[in-house]
Amino acid sequence: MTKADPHTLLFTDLAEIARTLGHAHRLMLLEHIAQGERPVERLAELTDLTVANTSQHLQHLRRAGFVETRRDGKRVLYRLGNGPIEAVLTSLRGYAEHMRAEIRQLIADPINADGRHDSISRDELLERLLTGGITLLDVRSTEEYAFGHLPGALNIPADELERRLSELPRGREVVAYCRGPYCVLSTTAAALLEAKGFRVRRLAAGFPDWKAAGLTVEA
Amino acid sequence: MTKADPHTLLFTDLAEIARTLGHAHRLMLLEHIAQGERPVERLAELTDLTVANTSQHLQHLRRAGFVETRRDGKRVLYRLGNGPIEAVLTSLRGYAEHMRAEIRQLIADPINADGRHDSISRDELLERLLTGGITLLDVRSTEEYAFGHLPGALNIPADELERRLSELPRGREVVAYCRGPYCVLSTTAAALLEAKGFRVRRLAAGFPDWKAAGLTVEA
DNA sequence: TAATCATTCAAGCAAATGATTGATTGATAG
DNA sequence: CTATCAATCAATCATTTGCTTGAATGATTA
Repeated sequence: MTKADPHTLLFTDLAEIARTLGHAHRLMLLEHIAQGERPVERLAELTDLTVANTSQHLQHLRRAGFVETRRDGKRVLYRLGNGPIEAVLTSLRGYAEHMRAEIRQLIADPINADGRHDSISRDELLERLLTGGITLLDVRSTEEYAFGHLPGALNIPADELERRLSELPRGREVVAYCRGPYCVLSTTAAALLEAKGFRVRRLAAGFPDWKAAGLTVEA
Repeated sequence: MTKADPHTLLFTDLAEIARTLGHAHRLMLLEHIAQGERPVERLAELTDLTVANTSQHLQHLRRAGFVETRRDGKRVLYRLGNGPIEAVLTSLRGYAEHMRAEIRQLIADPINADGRHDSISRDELLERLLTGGITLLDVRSTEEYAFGHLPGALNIPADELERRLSELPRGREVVAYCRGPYCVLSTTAAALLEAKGFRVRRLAAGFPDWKAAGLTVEA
């Protein structure tokens, strides 16, 4: 019953590699290890897992060649393997990013219509940030904001915007942004602000684009 | 108990994508779909799965965005999604290739010693192939050979070599190759041939390198 | 409208996977 | 040599996954 077909075997290998990356805990461990060599116990506390569980995931990763070990006294230090791991992770992240955009587009498209609110380009925003006179508004969740945001941005999640309008200075143009080109949050926010008499534009590209362009991000 | 941490969520998404690719059957289906639109039933027979099982895997792939569907009469045609799928698969294949090379190195190294048999470079081999006078010998399995080999190569798997020696023309230099730089097959083959009075060299790099260099490959 | 065909759904089962616990191994320090 | 500490192993259990079977859906054709 064993398939000797080399074509099938290739797929089995490929699948095993993919499955190794198919668990959030292992991906988290990989990311920490990518920062530098770490002992098991440290990785366990970084990922909030038990030591035994961590050890098992690490061995799974090692079987697939994603990590390597060396002993240092009584500790075992894990480091990244030397294969083209980054390429795999990057392509995965790229794919995930694409999917998020697609989903957002599906949700946002009907609402988004076409350009009901003026948008502002990244370059123009940069210029306006320097010359001043605008309020930069991040309408994503507090969690997302905490994870990184545009410099000087004020954070009011879209669903809290109406009751927190007083926090926005009057008389200044507002530039709202959220997750990306098709994120619906900044659109609804812009509609609300306009109704309340603000002058408002949206940063079309959103946060990921800003970050990808290598511009500064505040934590 | 739900983790709202966006960092964790990102990893969960990534893991789900990876896990979708973590099954040989789904990878096989993807490959067939990559050739062009196909109805479920055709995919089922191509992959030798039941229709229901195929349908389930396809829906898994669709949830992850790897494939899309359209109806044509009573059939449902599956086609590739429009995300950067090829990038993901290519990086995976690249990683798998790297791992195979590493494993081979581990197995072969002790046997391989250092250059017990003369090796021949890719460029020199190319020249010799044109001027003639050598027998190019592929000592990998018949399956691997069938999947692609160097132009004009004769295929005698290493373990059949001894009893099929008569197939090799006498008086010509033999160049043996197998899977890669550390593949043990061509080393043992060279040892045998030398003992039998042949002049023999090994192609150090092996088949994958040849292919990677963009040189012609026969099916 | 009924009959047929391709696909999907739903239930059930076997196998694989992930997490926990407690025992075991390997290495240092007293 | 014993005590201690980090990591791994081994056994167990709950959950998830993959596959099969038979019924339900959606679209065509008679």
